[in-house]
Amino acid sequence: MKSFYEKCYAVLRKVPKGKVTTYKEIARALNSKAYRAVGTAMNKNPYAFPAARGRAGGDSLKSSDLVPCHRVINSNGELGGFASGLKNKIKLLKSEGVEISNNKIDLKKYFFRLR
DNA sequence: CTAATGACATTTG
DNA sequence: ACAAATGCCATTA
Repeated sequence: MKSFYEKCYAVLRKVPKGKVTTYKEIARALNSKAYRAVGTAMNKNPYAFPAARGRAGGDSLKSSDLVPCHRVINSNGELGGFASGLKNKIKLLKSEGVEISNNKIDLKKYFFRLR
């Protein structure tokens, strides 16, 4: 049986490059209100991007299995946190074309609606 | 089983 | 607008 965390990852994988979603939205997609637990899931994310972990390739995970945890932000448009450093999160997002102004993201432009 | 922990969200001062 | 307090849920010790 799939754990709650794995469900989070499954949903998050739908978010395309250049878009972002929120912890709350993921919880809602799972018909739940456990956005707090979603944050924990991202923190423990075993499928993190190699680039996000500050290391080049070398792992055996397929890109289709990777979870874009850097595309998850707070519901108010702020960045939230990141296991391997918030700065890395910013860098990844910008490299995907997401504009970040004043440590915030315009949800009207970049929010990807689930479900 | 009970208590503690977070990459959150909302309400209140 | 900002900071603190409260509520929240799955996971882990």
